[in-house]
Parts: sequence; C-alpha cells; structure tokens
Amino acid sequence: MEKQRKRAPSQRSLQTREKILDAAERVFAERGFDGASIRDIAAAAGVQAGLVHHHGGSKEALFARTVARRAETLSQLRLDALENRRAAGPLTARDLLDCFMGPYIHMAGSGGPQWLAYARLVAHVSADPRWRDLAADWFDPTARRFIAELAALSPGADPRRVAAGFVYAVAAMLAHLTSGWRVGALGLAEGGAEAGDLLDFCVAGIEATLAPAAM
Amino acid sequence: MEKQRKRAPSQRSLQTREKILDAAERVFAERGFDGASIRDIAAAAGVQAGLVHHHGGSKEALFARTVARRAETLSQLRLDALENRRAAGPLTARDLLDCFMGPYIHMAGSGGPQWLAYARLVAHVSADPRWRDLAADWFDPTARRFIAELAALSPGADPRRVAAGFVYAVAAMLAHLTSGWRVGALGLAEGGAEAGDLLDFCVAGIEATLAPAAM
DNA sequence: GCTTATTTTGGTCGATCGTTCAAAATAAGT
DNA sequence: ACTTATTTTGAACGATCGACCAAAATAAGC
Repeated sequence: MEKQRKRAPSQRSLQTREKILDAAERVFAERGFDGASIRDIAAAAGVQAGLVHHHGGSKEALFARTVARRAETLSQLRLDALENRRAAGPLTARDLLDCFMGPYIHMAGSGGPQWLAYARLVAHVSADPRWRDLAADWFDPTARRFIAELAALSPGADPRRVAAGFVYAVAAMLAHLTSGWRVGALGLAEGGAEAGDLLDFCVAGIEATLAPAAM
Repeated sequence: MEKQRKRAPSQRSLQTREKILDAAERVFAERGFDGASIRDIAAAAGVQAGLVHHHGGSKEALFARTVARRAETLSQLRLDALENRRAAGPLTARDLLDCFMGPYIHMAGSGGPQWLAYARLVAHVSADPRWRDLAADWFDPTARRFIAELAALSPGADPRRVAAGFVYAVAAMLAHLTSGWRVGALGLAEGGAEAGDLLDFCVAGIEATLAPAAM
C-alpha cells in the first residue's frame, strides 16, 4: 500500500476557498442556515455549485467552517488585549469588558463589511439551539476566561450571577452590532448606537452582578 | 350581484386554528422560518398539510400570525402593569423595566411551554432582517412608550442613549428567556439564570444611560 | 330534513433543495 | 515536456419544499 503523495493546494485554490467562505458568511448572515442555499452562496462567490461542496464539504460543515474562521481570530484578539491591559496595571470591570468587546466592535467598524456580516451570523447561531455545540466549542472557552477574571474582581460575588451578567452583556453586544436594521425605528441615530453607550450599559450591569449578594 | 352570506366559523374550526398556531409556534421557534416546513407544522398539529394553508394562508402569513398572536396579549399586559404601577406612586427605572419584562418573564415561567417557545420565536425574528417590518409593527409602539417614560425620568438624558440602552435591555431579556440551551455551559444554574439577576443588570445599565451626558 | 357553506382529506404540481459525478481544465512535480 | 493530482465545470439524481385543487366529510341555517 503505497502512500499516495499529497500536494500542496494551489494559490488559486486558496483564493477560491476564501471567496466561497466570504460568500457563505454574507448569505448565511442574511438568511440563516436554512434560508441560504448552496446555489445562492455559489452565485455570490461567482463559482459553480459543485465547487462549494468540493471546498467546504457538506452545508453543515461549510457553516461550521464559516463560524470558526473568525472565531479563532477574535478569541486571539481578545486574549491579547487582556494580556496587554493586565501588563498596564490592575484590571477593572470596564477594562475586562473593553478587552472582550473592543476587538469585535473595532473589526465590525473598520475591518470591512465581512466582519459586520459575521456579527449577524453569530446572532443566528445564538438564536438556534441547533448550533449549541458549535457555539460552545468556539465561544465558551474565551467567555469562561473573562467570566473568571470578572468574578475575581469581587470575592463576595456569586459566580453564577456574574456568568448570567456576562451572557446579558454578550447579548447586548450582538444587539449593538446587528441593530443596523432597527435604525431609526426607535429613535436611534442613523449609524446605530455609539459603542460607548454599549460599554457604559454593560459595565454598569456587570458591576451590579459583582456586588455581594444581599442577605 | 347578490352578497354571499357569511357564516360564523364553527367552534371546531377555532380549535383547529389554535392547534395549528400552537404547532407553528413550536416548530418556528425551534427551527426558524426557513427550517420549518408546512408539513412539519401540520404533523405537529395532527392535521393535513393543506389545512394549514386553509387556516393560516401562506407560510409567511402564518408566521406573521404566530408572532402577532401573543404580541398583542403581551403589549396589553405591559401597558396594564404600567398603569397600575403609576397609580401606586412615582415611577423609577426599576419599576418601568419590571413592568416591561415582568409579564414576559412571568408568562414564560408559568404560562405554559408555549410562551417559552414564543420567546425563542421572537429571538429568531430579532436575528433576521427579513422580519424588520413585522417586529416594528408589533413591538415598537410599546417599546417607544417605555423609552419615552424612561427618558422622562432624567431631563438631562440623551434620548438616543436611552433608546440604545433599552435595545440592549431587550436583548438581555431575550437572552435570559432563551438561554436554556446554554445552561451549564458557562456555569449558569440548571434552571437558567434568575429573573432578579436580569432585572438588576438591566436597571443598572439603563440608569447609566440615563445619566446626563458628560461634557 | 334539506340545502348550503365550511372544514378536512388526500393527492399532485412545478420548483428548488443538497448532493454526486464524469469529464474538462488547470497547475504542480520531475 | 510529460505525468499526475487537483481544481472546476456542467449536468444530473432523488427528495422535499410551498402551494393548489377536487372530492369527501362535517356543521350551520332554514
């Protein structure tokens, strides 16, 4: 049984893979998993439908790949921000939330339209129990880390309260990133809400959950 | 052109309508609009597929009907709670948020499993720009009312900041109601987070947005 | 009880879905 | 340049989708 020799993927292939992932990100973000068709994604990428399967595997695998791609980058940005901030001195709740939310907000604002699509994609993932394991694999480790850091700020805090507060903060962040389609409806500014408002809201909320439990 | 005489719908028909709406609520909540099929809904309701169209119209109309049914009840509960609380004395931010969230939390907890399904359904609506108009029609009027009440508490507050904070609070509430499938993953209690934690978080966050803008 | 409108059934329609595949085109290795 | 593996095309496959309809069953009005 001779080993079949593998060959490194061509550069053209790598470009196509990214084109397909970008297209999948946009289409999945707009219409969700079931609303998006392989043919829609292929058309958005400018390739044939069969090619999507060749590069992305099944539709579920493609979806998982799309979620995973930026999740890795995002986690690294968050953890790096945390280390840098820690080196600068003692951490506050605002520091921690800024390290967690800052990279996402920044990339969504100036990292190109793909990052904004990714935020909408994550909103779909969060709304569908079907992707529980996917979300747990890619988001929970970093979330757990930040929850632990937050809980460590207040020795008397109830860890479950802090975890709940963190979930609320993440939900608010996703709402902030995806509220573009609500613009104007509720008196929000044209370009959506300000990132500072989000941070103020979440810091105050988290600090409330950090307070020692009342008797 | 003789007017064709209408006939009142039979009671059996009304029961079937509700069975179908309940089934649609469950299936739409679990799999979203595109993931749910008319046949799935019909099977869950124990009727034939054609009957779903007869009672609910097109799939989109059925979805809209499903969203609208409890939205009406919910708005009324919220506005009633607001009037009752107002009669008891001057309102605080906590009062207002409790009037808005309380009915939902209460119905989700003890109003039967259908109300919990409805919360997941609303999460899908919030994640999909396709239902912008639907959400605006059924949720915005009441939301606007509560935003105005909140803003009135603090004359120096920026209305847009308050609106943003309210959107964050709603997102946190939906996360609270639908976080059952995250239970345990992040250290949350088995039965999900406590409603009190949600209210504490949101009150603190909203009060932060009510503070007069710094110079 | 007879008539009429409504409710329900069971099946079918064309369209579109995810997936597969053989063949053509392209690029890499020697 | 020749060989070989990979990438891409274009077209199919069966399954399932939303929607529709004629006929049967049921209930309401007289």
